[in-house]
Amino acid sequence: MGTTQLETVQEPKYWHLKTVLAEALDTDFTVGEILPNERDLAARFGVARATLRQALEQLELEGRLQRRRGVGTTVAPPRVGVDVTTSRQDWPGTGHDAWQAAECTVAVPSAAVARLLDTEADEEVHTVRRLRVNHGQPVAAELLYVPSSSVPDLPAIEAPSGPALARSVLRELQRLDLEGQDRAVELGSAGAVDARELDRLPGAPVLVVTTRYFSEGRTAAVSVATYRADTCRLTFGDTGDVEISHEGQQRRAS
Amino acid sequence: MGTTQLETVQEPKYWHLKTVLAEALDTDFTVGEILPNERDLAARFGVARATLRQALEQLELEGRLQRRRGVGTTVAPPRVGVDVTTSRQDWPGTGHDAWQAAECTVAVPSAAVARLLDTEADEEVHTVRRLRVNHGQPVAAELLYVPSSSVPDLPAIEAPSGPALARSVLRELQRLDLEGQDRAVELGSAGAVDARELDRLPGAPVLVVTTRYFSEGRTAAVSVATYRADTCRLTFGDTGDVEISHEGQQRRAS
DNA sequence: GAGTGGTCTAGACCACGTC
DNA sequence: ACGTGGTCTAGACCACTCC
Repeated sequence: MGTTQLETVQEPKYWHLKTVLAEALDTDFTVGEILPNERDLAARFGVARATLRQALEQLELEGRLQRRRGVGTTVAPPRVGVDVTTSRQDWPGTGHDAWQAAECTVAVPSAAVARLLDTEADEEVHTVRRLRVNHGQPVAAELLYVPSSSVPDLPAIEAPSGPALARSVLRELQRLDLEGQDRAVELGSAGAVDARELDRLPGAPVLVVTTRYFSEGRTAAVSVATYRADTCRLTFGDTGDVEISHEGQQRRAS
Repeated sequence: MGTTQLETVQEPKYWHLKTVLAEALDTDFTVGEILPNERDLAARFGVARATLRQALEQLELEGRLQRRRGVGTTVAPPRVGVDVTTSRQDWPGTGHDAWQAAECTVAVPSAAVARLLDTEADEEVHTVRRLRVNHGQPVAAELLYVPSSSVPDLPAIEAPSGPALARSVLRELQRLDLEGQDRAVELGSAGAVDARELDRLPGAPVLVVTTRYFSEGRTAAVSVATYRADTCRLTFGDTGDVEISHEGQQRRAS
């Protein structure tokens, strides 16, 4: 029978470490509790700090840990379900949703957004910046692009800037009737600006939700929202308050 | 006026590197082209290999690079849009979709899944494993959980195992009428099994799509699908063939 | 066997939050 | 000032692919 394939197929240390830590988190720690610092943990497990950090990074990616420079590593609460559906006939900003602190400028969007909007490459559009807050924590930063043609009745004279303009744009938008929207979700990493607003470091993983709003047979607006991937679970429907634990991410062969 | 805040706010090396590389990718490389190896690149930029790797990891996370051990680093094609909507009245497995190679066992699901299914903690359910293939590449691995009560007419005698059973379960499922579904998307990391099927290393970032299928006022099935986060953009609607480039991920202050 | 990316080490220094 | 996590280095060895 030649060599017996040991089950010890050379599992990387950091992977094993991650598993051990994950179990420890379930049994010995409570949400919010702070872990020993990285140097101590590394020593305790007999590995280099870099190796330990690789395990911690994974756990943070999976939303189980939260690390803050100068503070420490804490056990993260379960991800919050964030509803990403705008009940079919609602423009963004309608009703009681948790978007706030709008800002607005007029600028030329990136080529990618211009393509989605179907505008000229150098055409300026209204660009509304908003922050979505949940339980007091920022969960998403959004950039909403609105071509002038979608809001023709905007008071052109003495265009207010900043929050006032933002509100005007949103108000005008809501006068159009929304015929539909489509959405895409992909993984990205936070740019410097988003990172600051989301209280994360640049490069932090985010879920980028791109939405096109259709009205009168054309694309009336495009929204690019970046959600904190560590703390958010995007929901489409009414799963928002259902608890989905971490177990689903690690499975064994059947 | 005190100190003038230099714009050189101590941007990390790997971050700057990433930016430089990203530009190089846009201008000097074509999709599929292989980059110089990591040792050469590191030397060329005058940084340690670990630092270079940090930059490459980011770019891979953003879907711009593809790295394979023993082979090299290549420029990745744009992410493929993968439609995640099952046209409202379709059970999974219906029609011409790209799922294949079904496998099926009977097992006790994780506590999290049992909760979603609303079954007893130790109740066995049919567990169908499928792979979703797109353009010849595996893009997602799914585990579909179906309580026996959802498929009462399954031929109990001499239960076929494997693919045959899987097909039977799916066929029976499709006889129920689907009343609705809800979906959640979150970031996860691939377990050992999923990683192998998706042709990635364990720990690779994945988008976990959890779907509940409702029929006759109850949860008839639950699907947990893990999509390769590096190569996929999940679409909800008909954005599938629209090109969304990488520019949307990096933005500057307005 | 040669060459690639993946893992790991043992250090150093920096940026940040807190006291 | 101190302790934390974040960045960076210069090596070493391993696992994998391809020839």
